[in-house]
Amino acid sequence: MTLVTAPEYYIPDFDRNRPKLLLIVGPTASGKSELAVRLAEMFDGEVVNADSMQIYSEMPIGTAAPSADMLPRVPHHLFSICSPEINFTAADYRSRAREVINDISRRGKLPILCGGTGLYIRVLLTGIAESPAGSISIRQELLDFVADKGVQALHDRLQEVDAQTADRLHPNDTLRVIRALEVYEQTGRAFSDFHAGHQFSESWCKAVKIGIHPERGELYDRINLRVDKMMADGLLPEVERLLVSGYSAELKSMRAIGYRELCEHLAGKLTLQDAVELIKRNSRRYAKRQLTWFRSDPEIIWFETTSSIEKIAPLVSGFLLG
RNA sequence: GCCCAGGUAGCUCAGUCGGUAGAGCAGAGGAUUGAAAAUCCUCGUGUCGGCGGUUCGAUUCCGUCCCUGGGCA
Repeated sequence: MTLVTAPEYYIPDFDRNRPKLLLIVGPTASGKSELAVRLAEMFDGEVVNADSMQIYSEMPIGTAAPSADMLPRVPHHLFSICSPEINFTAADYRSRAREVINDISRRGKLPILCGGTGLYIRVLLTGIAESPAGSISIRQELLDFVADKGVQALHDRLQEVDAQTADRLHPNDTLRVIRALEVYEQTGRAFSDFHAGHQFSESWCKAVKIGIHPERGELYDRINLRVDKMMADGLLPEVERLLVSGYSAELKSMRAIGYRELCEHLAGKLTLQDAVELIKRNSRRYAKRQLTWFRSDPEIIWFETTSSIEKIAPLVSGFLLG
């Protein structure tokens, strides 16, 4: 049994058995949410969000949050828990989700983790290096530096203090270069140092991982249709309401697909029709990135569509008994 | 029916003064450790509309046919 060393992440292991959980992943619009609810009904489970944007409140349409008729069917956790102005992070998610999952387990229910944010899931299941949280002021200083001197100069700065990370990162990957530098500036230690002792090696729960993988053409049809449905359901008024409430288009939450493009439309930079086409395209690309992420996890058992619940259910039964 | 302009990658087009062609977009693959719906990297063979002719060699020049726009009747 692995002991978790970071005190703030330590969660008592009540019965000396690791909690069992069911993980459902897949690209956007693959039908994960409905599958999760059906499995929760079947196995006395509770759904836990694993999506970085469904965390936020006041954005139900564009984030494709579980619908009003799905929510009462089984308990849902970590949906709509955070104001759009908050910068919720992977580490925040990790601590919140571990609490929730432990609580569900303790009550004898099956936690069913459902979502498409690969990093959040990885960090939840296997931990995160103990590097410090981001600093807004340092980030701003580094962003100003990039605007002034360019990405290569920023990368050169990292090369001097942490060659290992610099070699790994492309100079254009500004966000990651900034992250590595902000860790160094706060601690005097290289980002790669923090990673060296970590390696995603924790294992505090026992998960069966199910992936939904529709055929590509079908997936893209589903995405395009869902974007049209979001527009019909009032995505544009939702975005307007958020802006009127004072949430800036610069916020992380507002840069999510759907919100970003409609903010540009409302700023007069895009026609509505072009904005909708962009939302579809960006969603397709996002789905492709999600598939790339999940494909690299050999533990995921893949199923073609949600109609294969007859095949998934026996797998879950076996997992719970075994 | 006549005149003009076009027909080249899934789309929009460039180009070859004759030596079988390349951009943008779309698309594909990959990375991912506190911004992750973010951010970043890599990937371009297609009867150059069809058929003939000239030529060592035609997507390029010539002829003809077909198609698409625009104009004239």
